[in-house]
Amino acid sequence: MKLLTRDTDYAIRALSSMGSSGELVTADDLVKKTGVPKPFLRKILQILGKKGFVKSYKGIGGGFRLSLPGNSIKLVDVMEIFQGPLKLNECFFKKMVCPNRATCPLKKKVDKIEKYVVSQLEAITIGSLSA
Amino acid sequence: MKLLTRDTDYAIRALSSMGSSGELVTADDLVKKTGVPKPFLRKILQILGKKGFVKSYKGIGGGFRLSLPGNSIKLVDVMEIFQGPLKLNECFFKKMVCPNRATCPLKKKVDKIEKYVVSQLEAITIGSLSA
DNA sequence: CAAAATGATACTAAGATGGTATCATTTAGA
DNA sequence: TCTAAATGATACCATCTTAGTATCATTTTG
Repeated sequence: MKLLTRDTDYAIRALSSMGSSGELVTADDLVKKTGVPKPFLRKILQILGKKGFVKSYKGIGGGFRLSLPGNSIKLVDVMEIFQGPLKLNECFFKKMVCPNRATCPLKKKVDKIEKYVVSQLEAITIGSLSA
Repeated sequence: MKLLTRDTDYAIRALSSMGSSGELVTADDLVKKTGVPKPFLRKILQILGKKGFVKSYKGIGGGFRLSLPGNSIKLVDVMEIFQGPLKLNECFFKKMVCPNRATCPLKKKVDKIEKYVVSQLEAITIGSLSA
């Protein structure tokens, strides 16, 4: 099981490669820094732009820049964009109910695990990865 | 993100539907109890048989039975059969390395999360779901 | 106006997931 | 011994997700 898809992975690489210097970085620069295939990276950058994580500038001399300080971009928010909300217990014992209970006893346990995972991921920021 | 695939889900339903009474249960019985499509359930039962979780008996009056007490069948072992080993950090920042470090700072954090998740899953047994 | 950059959007290949279908084998019992 | 009821083995298939490509439009600077 993967915690992060490749989209997310690439997005994180891109975001942390932008740094907090405030300089513009082009997609080509980011391709060199991250090793991500260009068309795919461009698509990811466009999504990050729409979601407000980066600000983009067209034309010669243009590029991308973080629109927030790296320390205020949470990993879990980036994940959510590309993977949807973290729901570990999705689909579990769906319509069926456990044989001996009205509510699934496993759900509670999985919920507890999920809460922990989310809380840990909340604490990870882009900034904390490049510091 | 799903913690468990449908295979695993169905396998757990089947195992916990067998109970610990020691009686034989046929695939047809389990279909009724679990709502899983029969051919798929049969495939899953065969895998559980090969892996030693259930013992099977052919012919009229045959069926399946847990080969271990429910309390000694761990959820994480069932997961491993159908989903492979739990590796949350698989593929993460694969060949690439984070810009400012030789080792990926995220890997450590994900490893920590993974350890917790595994430890929690280790504690969940089939028996604990139907008790 | 041209070149360099991003924006928008449609398309595609491969693998994983969630099944189905078929035939072989074993066993109990009339 | 024949038959029905059960599992064993195996091959096949449809859909969805993932990971990516391709193309053209738009904006901006010089």
